[in-house]
Parts: sequence; structure tokens; C-alpha cells
Amino acid sequence: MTRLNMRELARKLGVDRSTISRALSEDKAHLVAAETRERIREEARAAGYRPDLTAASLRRGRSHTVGVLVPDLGNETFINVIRTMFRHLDQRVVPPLTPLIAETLDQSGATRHLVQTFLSRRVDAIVSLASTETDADVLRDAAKEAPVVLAIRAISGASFPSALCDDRAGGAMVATHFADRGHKVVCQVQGPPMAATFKQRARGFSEVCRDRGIAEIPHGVFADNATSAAGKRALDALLAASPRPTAVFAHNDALALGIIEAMRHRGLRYPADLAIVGFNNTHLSRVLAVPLSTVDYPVEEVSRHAGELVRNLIGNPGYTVESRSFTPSLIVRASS
Amino acid sequence: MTRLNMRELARKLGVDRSTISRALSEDKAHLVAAETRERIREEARAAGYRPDLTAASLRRGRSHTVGVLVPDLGNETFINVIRTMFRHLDQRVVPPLTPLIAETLDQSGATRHLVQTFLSRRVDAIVSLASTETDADVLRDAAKEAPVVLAIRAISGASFPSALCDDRAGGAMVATHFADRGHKVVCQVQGPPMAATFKQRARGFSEVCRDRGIAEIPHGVFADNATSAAGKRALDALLAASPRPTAVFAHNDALALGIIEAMRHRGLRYPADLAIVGFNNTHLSRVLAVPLSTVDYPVEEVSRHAGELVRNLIGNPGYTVESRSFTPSLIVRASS
DNA sequence: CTGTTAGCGCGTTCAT
DNA sequence: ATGAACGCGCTAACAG
Repeated sequence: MTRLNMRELARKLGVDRSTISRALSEDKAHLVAAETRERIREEARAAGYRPDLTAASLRRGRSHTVGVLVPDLGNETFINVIRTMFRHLDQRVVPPLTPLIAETLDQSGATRHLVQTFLSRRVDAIVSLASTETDADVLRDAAKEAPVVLAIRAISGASFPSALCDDRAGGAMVATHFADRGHKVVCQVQGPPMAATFKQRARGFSEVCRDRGIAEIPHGVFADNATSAAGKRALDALLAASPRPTAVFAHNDALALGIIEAMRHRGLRYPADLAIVGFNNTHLSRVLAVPLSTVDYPVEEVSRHAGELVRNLIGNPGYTVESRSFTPSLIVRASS
Repeated sequence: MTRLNMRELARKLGVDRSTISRALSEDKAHLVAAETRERIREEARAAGYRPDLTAASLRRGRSHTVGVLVPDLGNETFINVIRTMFRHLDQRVVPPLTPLIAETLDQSGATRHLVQTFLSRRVDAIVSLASTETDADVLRDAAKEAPVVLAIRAISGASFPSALCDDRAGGAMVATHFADRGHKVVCQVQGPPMAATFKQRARGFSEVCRDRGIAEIPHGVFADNATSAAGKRALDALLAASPRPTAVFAHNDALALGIIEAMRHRGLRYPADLAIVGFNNTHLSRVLAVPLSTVDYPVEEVSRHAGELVRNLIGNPGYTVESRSFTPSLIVRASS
């Protein structure tokens, strides 16, 4: 028993295969007489005909898929951007785009390999939420074969169509907040600077500290990855500094949470012993017994714009792209 | 500028296309002379040749992809199972299987549509973590074209190769724990019973309550979905019951968290005013100021077995399948 | 508006 | 061990 294909369906209906192809397509359906078209669609449905998309992909050179690179599938913010973007696309692209999602875990070399796979599958576009400085070449090469869109993380010195958050402004807001509350010695626990997000957050924060005459001590506390485990390990460095900081900016909520856990372990309390602000406004920040101040990530805007970039760039190589950066907002809660 | 294909590569090397195909494949490489094979592989790499997988898929009738249905991309447990399963598969399947991930949001009808898409793309297998009672027919039909594996959620009355958690035992553990702590009146906040997971957890819990002579009051508190928002809404029902329960079993950690938030809002404390146990042992349960007792989900075992089922069923239709169910374990923390 | 023809790039015969 | 030839199922180009 073999699958029903166009040839058989055409035989049943007494028309040519190409007429079927046209009648079932979205953009060429108007070339078929209304009556024939309905007859074909009716019979296709009744017979349970499903087009073979691997054949269509080969013929068209495009598979109606979008390759998505994400650093970490467990990260709420990335996932929210992906799902919001595809929800957006589903509503306005026919036939729908199937996501191919792959996780890089920020391992160098992962991007190269995964991009190859995407291109082999003839994706219509690639969206990277995982780009780091070292990915520029790979993505530039990829862009010769399929549109490449960056979301969340930019690549400094490279110009790709992008949908971003103004992380620098976000970092600045946190420093301003600390200054306004009278903190004189502060600190940041930075995520890996290979990701532009963290670099910009650090930059915005430090700039305002300088302007407002606040000391950043100790200066460079880097977490090897932006997780709560790394946050836990960072606390020791903060407490060893002299003078000791009275407030800390964690580059995301997971890092903040790690710091909080480590403090609890030592019997310290926030904000009394140390004020804390995170980044992303994840669900978690709202449900802590002492809720976390954090920077709200503009998920909706970033996702929508990323979706629009993908939509416009597909089959539209000359599209003049507007990269955009959306401003986040500080949410002050009890932790600061 | 067109992509480099086998024909061109063959011309460059002075061999036939089919020799290239064999040399680059995993299973037929031995048919090519070692020297020729290396020469071909060398040149393919140097020239940056990437096979067109849409063409290969059409020819083979399989795309080396696996369709994955998941109820909610934001749910840590589902995501962990997916990533663990593919990490497992990546290490032992060549060429690697690309996941096609689709979210059902537990909307009826979503499964039918998404399964069609998967089959149109000629997936090698379908893994559903999202199955509900009403999906049985769709999946049974799908199974005629590609192996279907169930993970996490079974379908009662249908027999698919499955990798599950013994949810009934998990529910029973919670009830036993409550009984041992001397609770006489308890309650459960149930997830939607269309998902077998919740039905089994409820069943295991109720059975033990009956055996140990504990009252379940009010009897059926159902959340329309297993999220913290639904948990929040459930608290009122618990507090209105008479006699009032002293302990509650939430069918997952998100529900438990909602209950906790609602309690905090009312100035109630746990476990003093109400003991709480969740399910899944998500990250969240560990980081609450008063950590949550919960049932640890056997993610590793379930994922590994799901991966093995997929691996064995692909290209092996006669494989005798061993569905398995793994026992979870209760983790008692401060909330109970 | 519909049919005819060709070919996308590969993997698999079958022959040598 | 290699080459020749075919066809997977579809869509595009061209004709009428």
C-alpha cells in the first residue's frame, strides 16, 4: 500500500497533475477555474490526499522551514521569543513555516555545524538567538544562501537584520536606580561577554556608574554561564570585596536567583544585606517570597519584529531591512 | 551562482555520481575502494559540498527527522525530556535525526493538524508528549505511515510503544506521606483529566486515601490547565470546604506555586496553614524560600527509553516493543 | 484556463 | 569496485 500521490489523484479526477498542483496551492489557485478548483479540493480532502513536502521542497529549492538557533531550551525568555515569533508568523504566512529548533548551549563550533544542517535542509531562513562574536563568519556565509535574522543577541561589527532589546539602556536603568537609592558601592555579575547582550548590559551599567560617581567593586565578576549555579558561585567574590558593595546587578534572573540562594545559605537577607536587580522579568522573579526587581524584556516587540523580518526577507532578497532595538523597562520590586 | 551538487563534484573528480553517493554515505561506504573514498571525502570537504537533504528525503521516502508534539514549550519537564532524548539519539544515530517540534497547547484538533504536517514532511517517527484520550484515532492512523511513540502521557485503551512515569505510584506516595504525617482531611488540585498523567496521579492518591481512611474534601478540584494561574484560582475552593483540608496535593509544581502565591496573598503560610506537595521536582520547587515537597520525575529514564524506542522502531517495523513505566520518588522538603 | 514536458538532486538498482 | 540509467513526487516553463 503506497501513499496517494498527485498522479493517482489526477487519474481519479480526469485532470492533469499540474492542475491539481495549482488548485491546491495558495498563490496559483486563481489560475484554475473555480468549479474545477473546488472539485479538486473536495476530492483531495475526501481521499485524504497529503502532498509530499519533501518532493515540493526539492522542486522549489525551499522547504518552508525556518532554522532557529537557541542557546538554551530551558531559558524562558528565549522560548517565549520563539513561540511568540511563530505564533505571529502562523497568522500571516501560508503555507506555514515549520520551525527547526536547535540548541547551541553556547558551545563554540555548534553554530557552524547546525547552520550546515539547516542549509542542507534548504530552510527558507535562519534565525539565531544564540549568536556570539565568533559566529559572524559562519552566519555571513550562510546569508548567501538564506536570509539570516538575529534576535536578542547582536554581533558587534557585523550587520544583520536584527530584532533586539536595548540592553545598554537596560543596564543603565539599573545603575540609575541604584544611584537614586543612594548606593555608593555596587557590583555587577556579568554573563559571558561573548554574548552581546551581556556586554551591552555591562556597558550601560558602567557608564552610568561613572557619570554618577559610584564605585563598581569588584570590577569584573564574570559568570562562565548565565545560570543560577554560576550565580551561587559568584557571591563569594562579592563578599570578599573591600569596600563591600551594597547592591548587585545580575545580568539575568537566573544569576540573581543563584545569588539569592547562596545568600540564604549564609543567612544573609536581601535587600537588607545586599540589594539585587536581575534581568528578563521571568516568571520566577515574581514568585519569590521577596520578589525580584528586574528589567522587563520586550518579548512581544522583539518577537514580532523578528517575525516581520523573516516574513519580508523570504522570497524578497531586495527588501530593505530595518533592524530595530526595543527599550526595556525597569520593574522595581522588594529586592532593591 | 548555484549550489555545488553531486554532478559537479563528480565531474571535478572524474568519477560517477553514484560513487560519490556511496562514498559519503555511512552504510555503503564499504563498497567504495578505500583510496577513492578518501579522495572523495577530502574533496567534498575542501569544496564545501553539502548534500541536499530535500533530494535525499524524496529519494529515500524518509527525511531523517522526528516530529515531536509537546503541550507547552514553557514547561521545564517536557523540554528536559525532549533535549535529553535527542542528546541520547545524537550519540547513536547516524545520520542524526532533526527534531521538528510543535506545540499543541492541549487544544483539541491541534494534534490532527500537526501530525498531518509531520507525515507530509515524511518524518521517520513521531513522538507525542501531548497525547490525550481524543488523540487515539489520529495517532493510530499515523502509525500506519511512521512509528509513533508516546512519552510522559499514555492513552488509556490504546497500545502504543511508550516511555512513561508511574504516575499512579507517584500519587500514592503523596497520599501515603500525608497519612504518615497524620493528616485526616486532604485534597488534590487536579490537572485536566484528558491527560493520562493527571488521571493516574489522582487515582493513585485517592486509592491510598481510601485505604488509610483519609477524607478527600472537596473531592474534585479541577484546574482547566496545569498552570500557576489555575492554581491561584483553586485556593478559594479549598478554603471553602468543610471540614477544611490540612494538606493539598497539586498535580504539578506550577499548580502548587499558584496555590502558594494565593496563600501568600491572603496572609496564609505553608505548611502551617496548609501542607503542600507538588509534582515534577522542577527547578522552582528547590528555590522557594520554603522549598516545595514534590515527586521527582524520572526524566533521564523516560527520555532514554523514548529515545531507544525511536531508534529501534525506525527502519525496523517488526521490532518487538517494550513499553516501560519508571517509578518516581517523593522528595520531602519544608512544605509538608 | 488546462495539458505537456522537463527536471530539481539524490539513492538505488542492474550491469559490467 | 565503478558506471549507466531510472525515478522518487512535485512545480515551473511553455504551449495552446
